[in-house]
Amino acid sequence: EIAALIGPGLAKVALAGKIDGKLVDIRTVVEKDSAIHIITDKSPEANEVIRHSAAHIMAEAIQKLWPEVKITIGPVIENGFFYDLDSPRNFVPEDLAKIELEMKKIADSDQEIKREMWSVDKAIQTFTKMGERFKVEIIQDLVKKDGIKEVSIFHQGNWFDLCRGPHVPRTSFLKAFKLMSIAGAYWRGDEKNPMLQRIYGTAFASKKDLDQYLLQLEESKKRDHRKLGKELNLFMFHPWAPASPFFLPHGAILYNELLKYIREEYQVHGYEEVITPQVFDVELFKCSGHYDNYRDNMYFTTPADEKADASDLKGSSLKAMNCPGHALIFGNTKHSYRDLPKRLADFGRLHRYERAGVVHGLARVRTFSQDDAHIFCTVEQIQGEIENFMTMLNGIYKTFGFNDYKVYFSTRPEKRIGDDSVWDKAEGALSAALDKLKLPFTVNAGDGAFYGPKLDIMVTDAIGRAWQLGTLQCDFNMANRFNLEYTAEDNKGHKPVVLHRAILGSLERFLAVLIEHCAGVFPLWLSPVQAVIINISENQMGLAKELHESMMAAGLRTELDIRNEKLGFKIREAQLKKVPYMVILGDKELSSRTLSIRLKSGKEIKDVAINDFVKALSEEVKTRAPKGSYE
RNA sequence: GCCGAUGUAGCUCAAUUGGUAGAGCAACGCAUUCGUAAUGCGUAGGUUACCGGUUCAAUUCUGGUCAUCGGCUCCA
Repeated sequence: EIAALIGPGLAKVALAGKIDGKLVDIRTVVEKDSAIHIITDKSPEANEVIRHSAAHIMAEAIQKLWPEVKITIGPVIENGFFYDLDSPRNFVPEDLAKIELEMKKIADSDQEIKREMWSVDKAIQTFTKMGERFKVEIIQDLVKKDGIKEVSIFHQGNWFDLCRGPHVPRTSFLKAFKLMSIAGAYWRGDEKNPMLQRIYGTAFASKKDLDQYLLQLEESKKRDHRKLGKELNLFMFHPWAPASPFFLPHGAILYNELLKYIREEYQVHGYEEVITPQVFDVELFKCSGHYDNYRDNMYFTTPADEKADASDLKGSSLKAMNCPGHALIFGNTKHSYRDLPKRLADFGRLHRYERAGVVHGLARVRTFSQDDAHIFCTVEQIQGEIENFMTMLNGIYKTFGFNDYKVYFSTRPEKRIGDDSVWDKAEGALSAALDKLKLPFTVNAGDGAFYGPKLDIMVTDAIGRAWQLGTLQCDFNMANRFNLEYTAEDNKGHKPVVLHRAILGSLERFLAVLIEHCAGVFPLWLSPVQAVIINISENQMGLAKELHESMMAAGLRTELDIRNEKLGFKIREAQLKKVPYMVILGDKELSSRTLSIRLKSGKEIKDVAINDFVKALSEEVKTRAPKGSYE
């Protein structure tokens, strides 16, 4: 009605509304003076409403096709929606097309979507009669939790569902939707509950938006680090070491360049690198508390003459984290307050037993190393350390072209060690530091590590996806566990705070993100092959070899392609390998002793003096330039 | 771990209702010495992931194992 007052055209396209910033159904009655927005298919909020309605229409379509299917919940998610279904029959991919067709019929029938308020009793009775036991459970929980007396029910034709809304006014508002996939999901996300079948779909205000989204999915697929890793010979896997990457020569170059870079940054920011053992007596992890809290993810070895007792293992364990080892280093000597903060860095290899279903390319593996460091400091120093950390992080992310990141602050979880007073102190120090730095952040209540609150840094990649990379975790418990102390001005022993921090996170995972971020086109300093020298005929063989030698001497990773192949063929191969620079040598170059450079982009640069070229590339590598010298 | 799917040459993929596997690229050989994304011809390459079952006969049907993929749960 309000939209109609503004204009009949607006009333026609109105999908939903916003009252004082809250998304509401178009049928909501405005009860007091409020700021009203009319949501149309042009509004950014439109997709949310459309997807929610699409979920309902999908559920109706499914129940039309298979009446025995019971429905549970069907929310909107970031890029679409899903509905969780309790079905005796397993859905197969071919069903998706069938369901879509049925959905189209419902959309085309242009039914009005109506909202009704039912008493709790009526709702429970109705859904019980229908055998929709999950709906009944939801309502009963709502009553228990919020003490509600009424629930809202949305109708389209004869079909209806318990739902908070909002929804589009008519089914014909759904013009662009697609069902994406079938998956399993636990009822209420709890693995002890029965497994339901989930159908994912997406919907947009227009066909154009949907197509664009599908195109972006294709683009993500092309960038998949597992695919690129194979194509570019970066890494491989083998069934005899599941979820454990083998870095091939070119992948190892990437890995080592990352290490080199981080080591340089450590130098600048006052870190000291240490090297610690791989295998420890289980006692270490009993002492740190990991044995009690993290045992399921750890690898244990038991001496052959001892029988393993699952409840109290003896013997050794592969390290799954560096911190306990660093605690031993810190505890090995006396420390003055003047020596703090003490920053110990470690690229030690870690082994974590990840469950079979969770591993994913390089992003989630069973053996990896981190750009891990532990800072032993006083409570007063926390703030300065966070500043130091954020400065370092900002510089490093910029180098990789991650210019956009967000900070999340996670507070005490349910399962934790340490007194609440200790937690108050830790959380207070972190949020004070963030405020001082004027860093905007989001609070994730209850998401902290068991030993302390933490900051997580999420970066956005080139195609807009978010990844968690950096982390800084405050730990007031480790000093107690290992009885760590420093001597303060009062000549008494005090417990240091320990900050666990990483900027790249796991190097393996970071490589996965980086590969997808740059689609396999690395900046020169990371490129496994930085330049390839291509001769046109045997004539230029001498110059080619000479140039190759001087480039290698300048520290540039250069390949010499003097195979008896056509120029076009060699260029194509270099192009597919994403080599940044191709140096083409023909008779012209031979007589002038200059170079013809071809960039990945296809751009050709003629008459380049050899010295200038080598200098330009060396400089580009040295500065870790994100852009090429000739672009 | 749970739900579902997949596994054929180094890679990307074929193989009608069960009748013991084929192509392109890569590799190798020969010819070709070529100007900015594929020169031509030829050769070789397979216990169809692995272990069982059904059958005269299994890549195909079936049971199990392993791995991978899409999700869920988990992620110090």
